[in-house]
Amino acid sequence: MLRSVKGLKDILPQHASQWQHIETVARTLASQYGFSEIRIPIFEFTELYARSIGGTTDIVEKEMYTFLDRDGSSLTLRPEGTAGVARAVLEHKLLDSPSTRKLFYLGPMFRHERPQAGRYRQFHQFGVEAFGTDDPLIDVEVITLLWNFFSSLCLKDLSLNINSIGTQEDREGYIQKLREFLSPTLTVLCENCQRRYSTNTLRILDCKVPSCQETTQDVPVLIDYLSDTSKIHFEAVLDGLTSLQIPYSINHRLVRGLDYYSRTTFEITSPHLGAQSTIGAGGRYDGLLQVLHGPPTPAIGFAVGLERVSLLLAEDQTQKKSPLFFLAGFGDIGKPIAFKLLYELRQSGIRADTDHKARTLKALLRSADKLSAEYSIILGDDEAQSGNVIMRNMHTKAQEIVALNELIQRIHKGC
RNA sequence: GUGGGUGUAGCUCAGCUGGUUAGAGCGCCGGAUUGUGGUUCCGGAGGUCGCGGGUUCGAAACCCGUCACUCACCCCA
Repeated sequence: MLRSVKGLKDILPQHASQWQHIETVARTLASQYGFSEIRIPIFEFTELYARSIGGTTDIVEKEMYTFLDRDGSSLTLRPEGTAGVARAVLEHKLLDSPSTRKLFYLGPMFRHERPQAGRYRQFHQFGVEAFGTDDPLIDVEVITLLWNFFSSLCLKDLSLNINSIGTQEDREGYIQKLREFLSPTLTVLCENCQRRYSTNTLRILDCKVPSCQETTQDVPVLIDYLSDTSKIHFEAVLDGLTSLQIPYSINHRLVRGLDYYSRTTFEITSPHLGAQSTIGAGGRYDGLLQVLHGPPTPAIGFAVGLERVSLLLAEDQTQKKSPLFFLAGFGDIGKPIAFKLLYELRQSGIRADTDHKARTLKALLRSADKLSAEYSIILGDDEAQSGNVIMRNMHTKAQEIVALNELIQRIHKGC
């Protein structure tokens, strides 16, 4: 049997309405907060991601779906949304108008990782990006939108973690201190952390190995090494969240993995997801547009993993549909007339269906039941000959003979 | 890329230390009702026991390999 590609998942009919619901909430809320939708391509020149995400990150080093175009240029399926949006913003000069500085997107991303609970090779993200200001209140706006997105979906037991990783310069000073602190304990750290010491020192902070957490317990705190501007900014963000009563906890060990992050970083986690507990995360990326040869432009955004959201959502989010009329047509004369009637019902805006596989009236009604039809329209040879149909209420079992040519009118009048 | 767990019917699973025609529940189809669903009763269809090799008189079961799924590490949403 032919199967789907490893790590890719079908969204089957029974879950489609749940996805529609998630997407509707995302669009509605983003729009309420003044964000406009942007739809960008799902692949770009590889260079875009290599430059913005950072050449030494895992995403770029080993997780990208990269392929050569026919002219030899290297293309990559988007592993995340921010880089593409930033590129589009520069390419179309969207920074000039306040109406296009706040953008949101919704769509699939691709990363070649080993699949696991809440992690797929094609996954979907909802994300927002706000360009052009480093006013701490925009940070608050973005975080609030993220928080309210989850509240609107009625997700429980979430926690918002927040930190500031400062500017590039702030960080350099801190990393030096961190290395000094850790160097005598280097041999006690786990293998991963020994490697991180030189390549990605900050990551040692959120190592899961208990012995590492113990050794790094009294490590210097990043916030103490922030410049005054960074510190004031961070405090203003926290004040803003407090004034809106958004519950947060400061997590000194929260460091984001992508190179472009600076200052404010945050993530929202759920305890019900196994190892992949982060359902939404983001931060400020004030340096990114310059890296892409744009003007110096502060910016902040977040991304939400929609598969993870979907896992947390209660089943059966089915929205109400209009009543279904089931055409039970049978017999040589009845079936073709019923088929024509089916078409006419649909033309007049009525939700109607039949089951061509069912031959007998019994089988037809059984199908009507499986489809949860409100009414069955019974049309056999007898009815065909007299120009009538039997309209059966599937809940009350009440039946009524209706003239064929009056049926649609009758339905529209209400049953 | 590394490690653990699991592969038996469409789905969820049972199958004792190897033993003869491989089972259940749900679902599906049909009958009881010559043209009336959901409940009930009766019947039926559906399986290369993931795949390949080995041990054995005999393998779904034991061994080796392989593939798939899954969880975790790494990393991330």
